[in-house]
Amino acid sequence: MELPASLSLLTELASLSSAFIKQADRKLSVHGISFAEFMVMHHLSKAADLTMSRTELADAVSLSPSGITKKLNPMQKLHLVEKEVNQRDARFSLVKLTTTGVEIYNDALVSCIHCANDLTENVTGKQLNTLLEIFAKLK
Amino acid sequence: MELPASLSLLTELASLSSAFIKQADRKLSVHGISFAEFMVMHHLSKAADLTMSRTELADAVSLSPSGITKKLNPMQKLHLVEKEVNQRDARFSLVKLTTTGVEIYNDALVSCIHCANDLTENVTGKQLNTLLEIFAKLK
DNA sequence: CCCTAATACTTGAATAGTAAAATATCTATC
DNA sequence: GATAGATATTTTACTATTCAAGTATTAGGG
Repeated sequence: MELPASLSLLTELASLSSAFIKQADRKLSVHGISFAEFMVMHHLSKAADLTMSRTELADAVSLSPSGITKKLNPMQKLHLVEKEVNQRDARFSLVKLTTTGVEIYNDALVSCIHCANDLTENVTGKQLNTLLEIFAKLK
Repeated sequence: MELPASLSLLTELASLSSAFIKQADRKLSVHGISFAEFMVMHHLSKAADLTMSRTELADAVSLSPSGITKKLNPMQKLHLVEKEVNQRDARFSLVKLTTTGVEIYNDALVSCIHCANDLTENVTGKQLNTLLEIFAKLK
């Protein structure tokens, strides 16, 4: 019984990403953050004025509306991010990476890049770029 | 600030797989199973005599020892899988896909292949194989 | 044999996420 | 400008998962 390559892709993608995220979580634990928290800070760090709306951020990290609330609450308590209410419309709130957040992020970034390099040590730079190009079509 | 391709791979892999798994979960819900349960049955379906040890299975689906116990319990109650104790060593137990399990798996497989085809519709068969080849090096 | 240690699994407590209901705010129509 | 509906977020209840502690079984050395 020959299964299609598309199914193999789905199953391999799931198992690879699970393994990679666990590895990244271990490496990031010395900075006191999870990979999911790193991803939040990663997206904020690239945003203009280090600020994004909650819904943009939720989309970026694939979290539900309630999920982003629950993820950001402890990060606010640790002063990694801060909430700003939109003056025009008080329903919207914005999330900004704090100075502390930037510092922690930059430290964590070094670890995370190290981890990513380890995980991809068996593939060439060219293959990496090929992967990224094809990934872009899968969205 | 130029970030390395390896980091992009890690972040893209995480977000792609999250999106793909959510999509698969939606498609599989008509069969009453989650993608994680599908993966359990998928691995069992390929095993000799439809049987694997719990630890093999846990590794295959990236679950902790307690995780596999808690995932299999409800599947046993639904008679999708059954537990068999190893005669030589009562600590080990084996998990077997039941006849009912095979039926449900085969139905779910059709949906899952359909879903995988949809998700990969923008890439060619050749690109798919390239992806799988590079994935094999990432393990 | 018996006791210690190792191994496989399960249970309990805690964390992280979701969906759906509740809350708060804004928009638009009468 | 009151009010119905739309929108953004939070809370509540539930599911899924992990870690650490506990249980059961086997293996090995005295």
